[in-house]
Amino acid sequence: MQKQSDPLDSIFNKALSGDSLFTNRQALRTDFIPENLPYRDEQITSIGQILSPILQDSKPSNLLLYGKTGSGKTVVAKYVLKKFDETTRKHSKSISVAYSNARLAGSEYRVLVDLAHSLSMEMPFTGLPISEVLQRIYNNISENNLKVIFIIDEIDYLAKHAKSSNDDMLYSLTRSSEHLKNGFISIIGISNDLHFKNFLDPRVLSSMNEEEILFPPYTVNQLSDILNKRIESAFKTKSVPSGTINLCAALAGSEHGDARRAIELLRVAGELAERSDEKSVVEKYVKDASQKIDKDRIYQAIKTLPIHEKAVLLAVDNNNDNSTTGDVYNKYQTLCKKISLDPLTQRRISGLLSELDTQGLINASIINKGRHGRTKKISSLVPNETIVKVFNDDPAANLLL
DNA sequence: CTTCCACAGGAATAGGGGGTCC
DNA sequence: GGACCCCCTATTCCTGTGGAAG
Repeated sequence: MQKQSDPLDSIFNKALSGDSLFTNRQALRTDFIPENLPYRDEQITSIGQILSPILQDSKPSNLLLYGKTGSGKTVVAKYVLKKFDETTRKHSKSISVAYSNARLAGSEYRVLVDLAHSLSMEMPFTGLPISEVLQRIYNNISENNLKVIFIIDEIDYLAKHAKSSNDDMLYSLTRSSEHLKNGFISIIGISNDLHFKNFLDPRVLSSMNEEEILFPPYTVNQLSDILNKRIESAFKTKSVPSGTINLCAALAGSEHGDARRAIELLRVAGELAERSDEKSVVEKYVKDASQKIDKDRIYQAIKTLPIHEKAVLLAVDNNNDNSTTGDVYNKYQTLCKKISLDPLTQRRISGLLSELDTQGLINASIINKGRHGRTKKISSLVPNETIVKVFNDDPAANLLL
């Protein structure tokens, strides 16, 4: 019992002695809100102006924020609301800020549950009619005269997955004032998808879109500046060479100036450097970090897949890169037979293939082969060794190999 | 130019998980 | 307990379709 801790001792000692490259890891977390946000003054001012009626206790316009991932939408929104919260507190008023990510929440219902929880209401995680949840929230707001700002992140997800457009939750929320005697609820919608307006119910759009603000992607130079600011608070001085910073910025900027990605690269690179007892985060670790992030993401994604989807993924991997839905389905069926699992129907597999495609684990594009029909051209995006590794760690999937 | 394949993907339905309220 | 409701998976049935073969 006593001896077991030996290999851990050095790790613990290192952590305790404060002999770390980091001075404040928090500053590199995705939910960290820094004291100032470079290159977003314009957006901050606009949002501030649009929301300023809060200070006179009246309802601000609804607001839509557009921009690609990592362009600062979420952090700017949270930052501004934090400032408002501080100010209103000073004048012994208060606002309630609720946040929900529609994609992570997964459904309208759970977005509303997030909202309810932010208002410290009890709410079962499933079971109630949506109208009932809305009614309870409205009652709470009315009774306590609450001023609520509700941030709905990745709101495009709701628009695209709307099934019954008749009792639309967004529709109701945007007209909440009709149900409220006191208080109000304003919505800040955040979307990565610049075209998502096309999917949105026009009635909702007209009331959602009272104001909109565009977030352009950061340039590589801007990313470097942002990283520098973060490094000041996150790392010991002089532990991150400028080459490393530029490489992070360049990698993250190559697509569309994704600050989240840049910061994540830096964090992981720092952790890798620290683990190898390095005194500074040299460039090499950025490349390692880039690979590690991808690998971890894929590993995690595959690991959490249900058994049928694992089988489908393996079927894709076993076939060659130009297989069709039919090919994959045949292979899948033989795999199922191997472990005596009841195969699902082809219709279902077609759907699962689309899911794997959106997860980025496979590539499934629709092609037409004329007389030979219309199908998906399917190829795996995961290296075979990764699949094997995950499956070996999973006693149920193991048998498929 | 027309045909016709091999599916895509929507709709209706069911069932099993969860819940509320009366 | 019964009448509702939501969510997810999965099935069955269905209509739609781009473009190479003919």
